[in-house]
Amino acid sequence: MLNPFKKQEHRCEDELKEFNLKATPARVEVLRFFETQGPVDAGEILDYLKNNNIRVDRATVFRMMNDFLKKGITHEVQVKKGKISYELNSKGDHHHLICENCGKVQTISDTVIPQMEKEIEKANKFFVKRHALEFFGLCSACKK
Amino acid sequence: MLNPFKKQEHRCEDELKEFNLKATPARVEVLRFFETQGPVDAGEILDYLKNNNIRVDRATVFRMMNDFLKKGITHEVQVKKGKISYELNSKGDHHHLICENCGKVQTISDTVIPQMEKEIEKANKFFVKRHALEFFGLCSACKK
DNA sequence: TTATCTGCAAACGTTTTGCAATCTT
DNA sequence: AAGATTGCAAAACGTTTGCAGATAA
Repeated sequence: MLNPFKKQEHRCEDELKEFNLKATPARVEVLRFFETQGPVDAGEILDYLKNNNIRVDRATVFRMMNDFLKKGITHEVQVKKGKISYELNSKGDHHHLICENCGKVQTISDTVIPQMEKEIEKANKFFVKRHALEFFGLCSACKK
Repeated sequence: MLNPFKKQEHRCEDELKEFNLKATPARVEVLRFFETQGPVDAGEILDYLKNNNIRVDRATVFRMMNDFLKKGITHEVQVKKGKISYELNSKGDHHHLICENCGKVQTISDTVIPQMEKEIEKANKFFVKRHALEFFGLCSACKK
């Protein structure tokens, strides 16, 4: 019987190869991490790798993120002041609910914005490539 | 007859006084600048002041922006990677069209998002305080 | 006059870079 | 073996801070 853990690892390795990126342990592990996470920043990636006994330098994380960005694997999100967070592209269209108190980020799906983009292209003579919609406020726990 | 230039300057000075902020030349001039601009970053504010023969330190610009933010005069926008832009609150609800080629920022008005916020508050048990919606793409000039 | 505001210089946190050593293929 | 990738240390950026002197009210 197949080990599901192994199976998933192989998927990540294959994905990297498809993008002409060598499947280093750190890259495989980070891809795995992304599958279970919303936007994460360099520090959080670093912590995750440390907890999984993969030792990498900060610079490597940033280089990895820039490579993933170039290849279209991830995109950047600004949900924290002064630092960039990263998120898988394959997660589909959604928006973020960011708690200003505890920092928690929820995601919601949406159908309104794609429609809006069409209107923008007509009315504003602007070609929309991507969008970012963030709602800042208080999550249910912090509201109390 | 009143000098319209002077008149406007007085409006800015009065606004500052209402917020318990001293009407220094730099602050008055920056408020004036904001009235004619979309989101601008610290460097652009500094350049504008220099062109108007008002000499200030970078630190002063950042302190000014933090004061304006605290007083509710301006808010922060993330339209450029890695740096904060600032914009007047009094401009009403709108979104940004950011050209990834030339950096130009247009604004568009909207009615959809406020409706969306109501739905979010119900469905997600999340209290929305503010939102940020940015569209990235190519402006009409750069599209060609 | 007094509290606010400023310049300066130093510090901070995030991100980038050059280079030599190390890995993946 | 060859080229891609990495660690390390240093630098580049944007932003913040402490303090002493300057300014608006």
